[in-house]
Amino acid sequence: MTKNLKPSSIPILGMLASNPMSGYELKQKIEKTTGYFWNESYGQLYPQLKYLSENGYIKEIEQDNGDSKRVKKSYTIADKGRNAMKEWLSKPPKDQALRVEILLKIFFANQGDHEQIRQHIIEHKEKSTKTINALFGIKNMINEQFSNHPDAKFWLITLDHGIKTYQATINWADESLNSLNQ
Amino acid sequence: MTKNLKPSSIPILGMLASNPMSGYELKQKIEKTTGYFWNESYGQLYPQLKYLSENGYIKEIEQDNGDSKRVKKSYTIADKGRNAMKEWLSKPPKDQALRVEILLKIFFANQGDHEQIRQHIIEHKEKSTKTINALFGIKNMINEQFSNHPDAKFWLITLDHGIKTYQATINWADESLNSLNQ
DNA sequence: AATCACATGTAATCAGTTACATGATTTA
DNA sequence: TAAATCATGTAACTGATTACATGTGATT
Repeated sequence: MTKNLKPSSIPILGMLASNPMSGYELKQKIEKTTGYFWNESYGQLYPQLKYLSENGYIKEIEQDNGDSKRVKKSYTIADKGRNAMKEWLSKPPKDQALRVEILLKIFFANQGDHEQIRQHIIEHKEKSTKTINALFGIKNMINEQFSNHPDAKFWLITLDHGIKTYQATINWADESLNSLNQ
Repeated sequence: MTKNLKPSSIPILGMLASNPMSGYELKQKIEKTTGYFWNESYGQLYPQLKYLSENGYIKEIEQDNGDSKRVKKSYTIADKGRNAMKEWLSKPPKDQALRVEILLKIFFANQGDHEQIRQHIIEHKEKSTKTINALFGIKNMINEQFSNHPDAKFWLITLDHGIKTYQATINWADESLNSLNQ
């Protein structure tokens, strides 16, 4: 029985499986690849790297830092980490409870100012539009530069989830604003 | 300056504004009305009721429990609570970081068994279908029984968000499964 | 010379879930 | 009379964010 890893260790293992990296590089990588559906803070990242390393899931790479006095530790995945990752992948995702603040505001909208609620919806739509544009940007980039990458198919599927749900949100915002005008 | 309440106190204030209730009743009410986008556990509910009551946001209702030996405390909202609610409603919702486990599994799918990932998507679709059906049920119920309720319009807007995004997820699942067949 | 990006890490705090503990009342 | 539901609450644990602390190296 492998001890259950905490969620934050998954992207670490997943990323290190293809490229050895430092904590700082991991943070950046996670941000720009899974950032629209999963992020990590340094406060989780560094302690987790320590834990994973001490328990044999990953290992620190010996490296020649040359003349540099800057500290930089790179890690790579170990067999135990690869197996833990496989085990995690095989288990069905647990549906974590969501908490959508804007819906709570709308639900109780009658206790406040209607015009302000309209504004919240407008801003929410604007944010969604920006996000969806960013997602289209990434999608194009993958199609242009990484279409042969063995993982490209899966990246596009995750992107498509974002595109479809944000588009649904944009449509919802439009319809809601209409219905509030009546 | 009103001290910032924690998110868990919002549905309490919001619900108590229209009907005095006990903690147990609040839990049920929240579950069946906002449950598809916001929930509370007893471990938050009871301590929060205590806090809100001790700090004047809500007040306990004196009540005649008759012959009953059962403990039951009911609360109603106070002016301070109503104001805190208005203040909260006026502030733009903060976009909390989401973490969608199934997308993380898909993102790293190449490190595991493809057929298992397909299964995760199939199950995810089935869950979404069940949820969307439940949402349609609530929508019909509101239209039939509460169409004159002053809040009905807002309830329907929140429901519609769920319906649209779950439908987007179902479509996404179908397309993803197709693309994985190639 | 200042600012930005690189780089690692910890401490304080926060917000939440789950399991536990207890007992009353109703229903099958 | 057993089980389900009503009812309140706490303790232990978990997982995360934010702010802090520190320093190097590159760029403007």
